[in-house]
Amino acid sequence: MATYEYPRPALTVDCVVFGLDDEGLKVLLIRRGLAPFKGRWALPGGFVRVEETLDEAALRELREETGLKKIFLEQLYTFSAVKRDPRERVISVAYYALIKLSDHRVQAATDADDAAWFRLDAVPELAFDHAEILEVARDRLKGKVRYQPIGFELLPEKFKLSQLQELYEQILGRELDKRNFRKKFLSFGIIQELEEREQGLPGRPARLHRFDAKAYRKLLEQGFHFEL
Amino acid sequence: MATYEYPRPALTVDCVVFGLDDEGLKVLLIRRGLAPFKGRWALPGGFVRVEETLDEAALRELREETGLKKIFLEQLYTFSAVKRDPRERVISVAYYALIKLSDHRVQAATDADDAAWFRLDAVPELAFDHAEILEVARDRLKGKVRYQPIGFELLPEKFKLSQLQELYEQILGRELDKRNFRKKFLSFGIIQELEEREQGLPGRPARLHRFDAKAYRKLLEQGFHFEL
DNA sequence: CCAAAAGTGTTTCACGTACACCCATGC
DNA sequence: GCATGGGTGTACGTGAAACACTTTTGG
Repeated sequence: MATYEYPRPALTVDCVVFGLDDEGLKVLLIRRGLAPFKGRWALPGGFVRVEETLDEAALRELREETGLKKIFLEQLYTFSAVKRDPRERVISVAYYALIKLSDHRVQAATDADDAAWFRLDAVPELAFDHAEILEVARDRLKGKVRYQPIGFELLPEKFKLSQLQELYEQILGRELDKRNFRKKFLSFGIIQELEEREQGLPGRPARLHRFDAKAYRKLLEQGFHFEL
Repeated sequence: MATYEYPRPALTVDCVVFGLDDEGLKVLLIRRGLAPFKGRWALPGGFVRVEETLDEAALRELREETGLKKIFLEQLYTFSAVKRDPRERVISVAYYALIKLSDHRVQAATDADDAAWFRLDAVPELAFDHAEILEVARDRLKGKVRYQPIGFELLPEKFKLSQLQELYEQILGRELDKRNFRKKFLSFGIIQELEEREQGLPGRPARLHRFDAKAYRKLLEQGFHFEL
């Protein structure tokens, strides 16, 4: 392993950002302002700088291209097909992120013409191999949500149990039984019931809840295992 | 995203290779022949070439450094701490691999002085951040073995159920009940009972079994979900 | 009083878990 | 015949899944 004089692949990060609103689960895309794939929708991302970690690069790109910050972000997979970028050899480390759409206003920026949210069942054709990356991210989210309570990253701080259930149904792609869902989730003791109720909507007002991160951490230390 | 003229991080792959013999679960290490960390044990790995995928790079390095080929190999995680290599900025994509120690004879080669297997509870101090990588690999293996039948990658083609059970005990780090283990595993219908028995050992001769990959694939298509 | 969503218990069944003895072989 | 590992069945309890009606509010 002598000094490295071979040509080096370039290295990028790409981010699959999931958000939730009343229309369902969505993914954030930007419209490319430059070739290749100019005008095509793509995942936000860009080149990794030599003095930053991959996590830092992913956060920086997200900030630059969409204005987002302080979000749940996790490494997904590294994609390395030789022809995935038509210009030159580019290897990309993909991240996926979950954000509270309620807290964030997304703006287009820098080298993106535009940024927008797309329902997962209405994603346009994407640049590069981004369709594949998105697919892997969906699978990962689906797998992860079953054994880690990450759904809260997508919901507002205070939420109705029916919102939480709908979120799980969206991610898992199937319906869940209301009574069993409530019973099970409440039994974990990681969400607080608030006195507050949601007003102004049709139907009986719902009690609001809040994720109790402190209780969750405490349970984890005791070897608690979240599942479904 | 204009042309990329910034300095590029270098890119390597590192492989955590697990093997099993009668002493237990082991990991393959090489002794470094060059600085930095000359003489220290490390994971096999090396720089990625511009015309190969990461998977190809990992397989190539393994072949070059240890003579191994045709093994189960899967991407683990990409490590990117800025100072993880003292020479310059190096980002490393880690892979983990499972091999049938019974089928393979490992030889040292090229820029490795030496290659050797170490029990997981007797791993020496490692170069770079390889201790961390190994730790992540162990966790991944532990998680994966519970919902995918990958243990067969470590066993000889024909094996005794007691061998399979010992393997699971090693990976999971706890004892399992013999009757429950056999009952459960056999109920999946993914291992064939052979007529053949193992001779020449003390005790009653054990019936040999073989993993039935065909049956497993068929079950998968029907939505079968392996667990524990 | 009607529409809309929230909230609430019980029964059933499958599966995980705990547990102890006999069997076949080599020496 | 004894030491060694192989092989087998049952009982119990927990937890998942199925299932329907009452309650509270706004219009």
